Amino acid sequence: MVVMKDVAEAAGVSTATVSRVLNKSADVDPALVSRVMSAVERLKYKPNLTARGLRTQSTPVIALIISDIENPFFTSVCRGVEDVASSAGYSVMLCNADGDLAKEQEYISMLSSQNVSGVIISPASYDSTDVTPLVERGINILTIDRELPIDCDAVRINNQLGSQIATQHLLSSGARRVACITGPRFASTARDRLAGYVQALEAAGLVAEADLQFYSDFKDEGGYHAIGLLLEMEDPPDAIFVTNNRMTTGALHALKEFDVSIPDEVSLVGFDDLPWADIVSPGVTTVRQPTYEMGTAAARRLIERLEGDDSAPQTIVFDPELIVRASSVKTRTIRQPLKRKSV
Amino acid sequence: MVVMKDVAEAAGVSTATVSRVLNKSADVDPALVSRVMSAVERLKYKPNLTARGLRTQSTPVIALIISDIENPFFTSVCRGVEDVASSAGYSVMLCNADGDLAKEQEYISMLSSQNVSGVIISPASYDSTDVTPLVERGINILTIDRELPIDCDAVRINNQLGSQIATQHLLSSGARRVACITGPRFASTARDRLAGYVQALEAAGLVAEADLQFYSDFKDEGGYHAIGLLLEMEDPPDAIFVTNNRMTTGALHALKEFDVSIPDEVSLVGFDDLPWADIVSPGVTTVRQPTYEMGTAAARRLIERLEGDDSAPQTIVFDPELIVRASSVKTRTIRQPLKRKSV
DNA sequence: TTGTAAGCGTTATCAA
DNA sequence: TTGATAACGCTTACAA
Repeated sequence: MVVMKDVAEAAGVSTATVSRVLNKSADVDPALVSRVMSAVERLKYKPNLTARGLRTQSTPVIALIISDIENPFFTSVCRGVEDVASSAGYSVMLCNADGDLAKEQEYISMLSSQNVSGVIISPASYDSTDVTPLVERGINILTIDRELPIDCDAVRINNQLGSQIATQHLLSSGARRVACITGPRFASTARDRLAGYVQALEAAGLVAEADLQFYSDFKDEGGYHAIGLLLEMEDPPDAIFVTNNRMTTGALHALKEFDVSIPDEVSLVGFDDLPWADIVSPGVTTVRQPTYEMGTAAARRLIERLEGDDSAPQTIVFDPELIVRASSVKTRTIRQPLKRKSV
Repeated sequence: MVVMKDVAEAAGVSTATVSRVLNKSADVDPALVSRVMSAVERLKYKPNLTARGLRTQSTPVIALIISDIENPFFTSVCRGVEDVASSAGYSVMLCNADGDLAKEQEYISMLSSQNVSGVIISPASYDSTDVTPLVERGINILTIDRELPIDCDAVRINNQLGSQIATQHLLSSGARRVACITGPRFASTARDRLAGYVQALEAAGLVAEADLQFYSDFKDEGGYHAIGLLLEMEDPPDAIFVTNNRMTTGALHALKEFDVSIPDEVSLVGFDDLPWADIVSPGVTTVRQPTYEMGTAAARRLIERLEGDDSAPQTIVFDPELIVRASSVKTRTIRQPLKRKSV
C-alpha cells in the first residue's frame, strides 16, 4: 500500500509538506505543491482516514440511528441526510435499531467507540434511550422526528398541528365519531399526535372518548389489529385517524379484508404520506411531512455544529400538509352501519 | 477521555495486559483479569476503534453501496445485511449512489481510504462501475442483485426464470400480446429479465416483437412514461410485464390516470413484490424475490471471507416466486380494445 | 504469564 | 516556507 512517506520521497519533500499540501493547512511553495500533486497522482495515493482519524480525534462520519429502515418516512429522511452529508464530505453510518431499546443502546455504545463526528437519532423511547455515552465523548447529537429530554438540536414536524388539521378535516367532511389509532406511549410523536386529535375534537365541542383512542405500535400489525377491535365495538366510529404510515397500511389491509367500504362506512386519514396513496381506490387522505427536507435540514444543522457553531441548541419545526384524497370524503350522507361482513 | 493507559494504571498492570484481557488474545492470570475488568467498568473505558483500526489495518465496518434507498427491494436487503452484520460485530456504512456513476465512484474511492473490511455493492453499471480501488487495497467485494465482470462472490436471483414464469403465467391467463418494460441496458438485471421474457414467448411459439420491448430506467417515471407509449400504439398489448417494482408503481399511476381497467383491458405483472400489492384493487401479481434472505446471505458470505475463507468465489442464486393476484387474471374472455380514455 | 517498546499513517509542534 | 520529530491509542513481537 502506498503511504504518505512514499509520496514524500517521490516528490523529494517531507511528509509534513505532503500533509500541508493535501489539507491546504499552510502555505506551500507552488513548485512543491505541483511536485506533490503529481506524485500523488502517479502513485495513486489515497490518505489513510483511520490514521488521520486517530491523529485528529475525529472521523468524517455521521451516524444515523433510526427505528425502522423499512418505513418510507425514514428512508426518505435517510436520503436527505445522506445527500447533504456526502456532499459535505461526510459518510453516513446507518444504524437500524428496529425500535429495540437494547439494540439501540448497543449502537450508541459502539458509536461512542468509533470516533464518529456526530449522531442523528430518532430515539426508540423518550425516557429510556440513553445517549450519555455519546455526550461524554463530546459527540454532537441531533434528534429527528422524536425528541429526547436533553438539550440538543432537534428537527421535527408540528405533530399536534398535523393531527388537528386531520381531525378537523374528518369532522368537516361529515364524520361524527372519530377514532384515533396512535403509537406507543413512550414515543413523543405518539403522544403529541393523540393530543392534537383530542384538541381538535374539543375545539369542535365534542368529548374525546377514551374508548375511541387506541395506543398501538406504529407497525402494520398494530394498525391491522386496532381495526379488528374497532369493528367489534357496540357503537363503532364513522371515521378513523391513524397516526403513522405503517399502521395505515395495516388498517387498509384489515378494512379490505373485512370488506368495509371507505369512505362511506368509515372515513380514513393517515399520518405520513405513502408513495402509493393515490394508486389505491379510494386514494388515502394523509398528513404529509416534508421528509426529505427534514433529513437535509438535520444534516445541515449537525454539520454546522461540527464545523464549530456553538450557539444554543435549536429545534427546527416543519409544518405538515393535509393531502385530501377520496378516503375521507363521504359521498353519501346516510350513515351506514359499520359492521364486519366477513372474517 | 479515558484510554487504555488509564485502565492499566488503575489495575496496576501494563497496557499489553489490558489489551490481552479485552481481546482474549492470550492467557492472563484470572486475578489480573478481574482487576482489569473492574477498572474498565469503573472508568467506563471504551476502546478506541480508530486506534485499533490503525494498528490492525482494518475496521469492523461493512459498506453497502446501493443505487436506490427508496426502493423497497433495497431497504429490505439492507435490513438483512444490517441484521447479520451487527450481530457479528460489524457496523454497516450505507452508501446511496442513486444510480449515479460519478457518485458511486466517489464512494468507492472514499471507502478505499477508510479501512472498511468489505463492500457489498449493487453496481450502477455492469461495464462502467470500477471497483479496482477496492481490489487494490485488498478489500473484499460481493455483488448483490446486479453483477460485475470480475471474479467475486455474488448474490442474486434467477432473473431469467422470474421473467419466464411471469410471462408464461400471462400467456396461460389469456394474454395474447405481452409487452415488457425493462430497465436500462447497462444493468445486468434489465437484460436478464428481458431475456427471460423473450424465451418464454418463444417457448410458447410466439415471436418476440421488438416494438413490445421497452428499455426504461427502473424508476417510477420510466414506468409511467412507458405506459403512455404503449397506449399510443396501433395494436396495443393486452398484457404488460414490468421488470421492477418502481416502474410497476409508475405504470399503475399511468393506467389509473388513463382509466384503463386491469386486468380486462390489460393484464399486469410486476417484478419485485410491493408492500401494498394486495391493498390495491385489483391486487398486483408480482414476481417476489426473497429480499431479506438475499441480504442476510450476502452479509454471511462476506463475513466468512473476512474471517479467512479463501475458497473460490461463489454465486448464490435464489429462486423467485410468482404471487398471483387479480391484476393478471382476465375475468372476461372478450377482448377489450385498449385505448386511452382520458388525458 | 507479564512487561517493554516498536510501530500502524497521519497531523501538529517546534526549530531552522 | 520547510523539515524533524513527537504524539494519537492501540496491538504485538520480543524479552524477561
